[in-house]
Amino acid sequence: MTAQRRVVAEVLDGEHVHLTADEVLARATDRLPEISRATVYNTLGELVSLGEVIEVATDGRAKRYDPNAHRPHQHLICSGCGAIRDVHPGGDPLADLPSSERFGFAVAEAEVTYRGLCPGCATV
Amino acid sequence: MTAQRRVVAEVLDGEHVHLTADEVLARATDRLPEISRATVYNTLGELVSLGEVIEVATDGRAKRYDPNAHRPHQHLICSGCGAIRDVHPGGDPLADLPSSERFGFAVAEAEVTYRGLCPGCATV
DNA sequence: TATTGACTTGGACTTCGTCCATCGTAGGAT
DNA sequence: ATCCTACGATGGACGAAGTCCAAGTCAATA
Repeated sequence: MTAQRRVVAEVLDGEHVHLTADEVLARATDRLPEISRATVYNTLGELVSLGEVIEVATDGRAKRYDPNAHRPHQHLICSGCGAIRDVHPGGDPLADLPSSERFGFAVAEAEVTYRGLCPGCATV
Repeated sequence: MTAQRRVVAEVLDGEHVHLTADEVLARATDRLPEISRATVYNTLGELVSLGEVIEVATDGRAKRYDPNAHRPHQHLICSGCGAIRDVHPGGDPLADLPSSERFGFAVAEAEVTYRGLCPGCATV
């Protein structure tokens, strides 16, 4: 556990945190100016491998990193401003996929992305 | 409707077709050697705007283009080889999100990605 | 002290996509 | 038939996001 890794882990802390790698780098640089981009990517990759952080690919642009890995949840994204909230739907999305639609796959998880306008964007 | 656009539209035809822009370019080049990358991107963008094709961002790498836009469906992706199948779950995923979890958003759609191992990858 | 190994660094490189100035061409106007 | 015009196509430059690699740093161990 080096100073660099600690800073990356600290930056990724809290609820509804969904930072891009560049944002993580920017905030880490505030605390530890000499940290490098490669180290941020390395550390994020390790955190993802360890299951401490979830990678969220919402739009084909930069991936986002979500530290809320221990409580299963899905994401609600504003189509206007891109804001992301963690949400907890009722029911198991996996149960909705009948075996006739599984094509022999061993289906392990279901990832749901809800999209819509947030209160701020809806009124504009 | 130019020859270039027709070729792009023809390449994107069929069930379970999920090509990247580069793959579309490669197949279009087979039929019309002088077609350019920019034209492929322009045409794909128009098809998406028209609602004829759906953009699928599965992994933060290249986007894929799915011509099966008129029948609502979700995607099942093999964690091993990346193969993609269109699937039709029962039930409406939107219904699983209680209003207490909507945070005032006007939720418009739910996109579900199932992940698991396909029969080929499971046996290896 | 010298060695070792793990971690970090910066920069080059790749991939994916967008932008822009220029060119070609089809259809209408003369 | 010829010229004009406007839209679409072209290709190359550019930019964002991410990966890779050789070299440097540092701490623990022998």
